[in-house]
Amino acid sequence: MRHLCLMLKKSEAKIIEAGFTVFSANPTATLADVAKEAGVGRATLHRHYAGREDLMAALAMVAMQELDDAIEAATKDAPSYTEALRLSLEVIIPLADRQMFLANEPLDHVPEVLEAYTQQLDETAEAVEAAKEEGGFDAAVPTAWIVQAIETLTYAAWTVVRDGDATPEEAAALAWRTLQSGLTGGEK
Amino acid sequence: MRHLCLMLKKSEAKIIEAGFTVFSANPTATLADVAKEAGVGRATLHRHYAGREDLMAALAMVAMQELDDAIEAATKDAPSYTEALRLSLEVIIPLADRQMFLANEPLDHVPEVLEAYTQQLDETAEAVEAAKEEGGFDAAVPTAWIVQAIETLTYAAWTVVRDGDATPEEAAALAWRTLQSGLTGGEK
DNA sequence: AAAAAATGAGACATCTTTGTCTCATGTTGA
DNA sequence: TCAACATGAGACAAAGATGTCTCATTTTTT
Repeated sequence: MRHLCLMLKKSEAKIIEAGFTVFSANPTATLADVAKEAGVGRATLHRHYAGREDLMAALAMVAMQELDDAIEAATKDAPSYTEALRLSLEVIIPLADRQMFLANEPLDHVPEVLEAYTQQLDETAEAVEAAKEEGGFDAAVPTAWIVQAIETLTYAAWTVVRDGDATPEEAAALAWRTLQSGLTGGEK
Repeated sequence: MRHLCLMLKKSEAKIIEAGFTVFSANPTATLADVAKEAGVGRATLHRHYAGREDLMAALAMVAMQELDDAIEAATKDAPSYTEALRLSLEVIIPLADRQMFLANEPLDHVPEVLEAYTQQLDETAEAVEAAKEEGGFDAAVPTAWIVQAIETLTYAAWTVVRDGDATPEEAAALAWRTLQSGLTGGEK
């Protein structure tokens, strides 16, 4: 193996995938559980990832990369920042499975992850501010709130899909409507 | 102690309060941490709560009761269901500290807690449906989504308050506006 | 004051997870 | 084929959390 290789090795890929599967189902699962799901020995897991923290960090990096790629692809030809945000929302929901279990992990101490996460938030904030200029959002509403609302409504959408209360498309539409025009009905 | 007593004993109250404090800061804290914060011996904690699960369940019951009481008091004189939901949102945010760390606990196996939680959700759903009839929400939007949106926007509000990006009042207003009319601005 | 109950401190065994190491086996590339 | 490398299986020690128990002390009640 002398050529530059950005891909994961075969075992690493299996372990990462198993990590998503197992930790999604149970965030406190053991490394033995992950190794078993991956079909590799526990020692092999340790050879590639020094410990639980390392594995979690690797999962986080992969998940964020996937998200980045999906958003990049989906918004490539978006006619506006506002539309780009809507498209992002749509694309994120099916991928949210792979992110949600990471939310409650203490990854703050891994600089690499923290930096990538911060950058993701910054990019969202930038898109929101650009959308504000388009009239897509009220400039009087703090960007921090809009970003937070996007994040949590994405989570809400993922939840209702998971519970079988809506299809991904329906959930995305509901989340976007909530952001854009709220849930108010007509006067009675 | 022969008279009927619905209050917690002194030690129990200290332990419960310590539980909120410690687990809010670190959801994986140990029972020893809780006992220390409470200023009681670890054995005493075990005398009152058989184990971690028992303690968590007790915390959940207390938190839900607090929430119930606060909502009951706040919405007592509400002129409508819609307004009652808005007032609830306001009241919940400062209390959210005491709930959030419980969200990721596997409490599903404690029937008592599960029942109380289900009832809370049902009550919210009922209020939402009543608000729909008032025109407060669009009847075409699924109640399940509205309930989920209320929950997650409450979480969003709590988050921005925690991060110092807004006062509780501001956050509550933003969350309610998002629900009611969205975040759209005028055309440019 | 005397009895009863609750507590603190610590010892102890157990269990789980983690991380390391070794050795035999299998796989890959030259 | 041969050599380098990756793997699987298992043993092992260390660390942390939990739950139980005892005993002396304190607090409360009677």
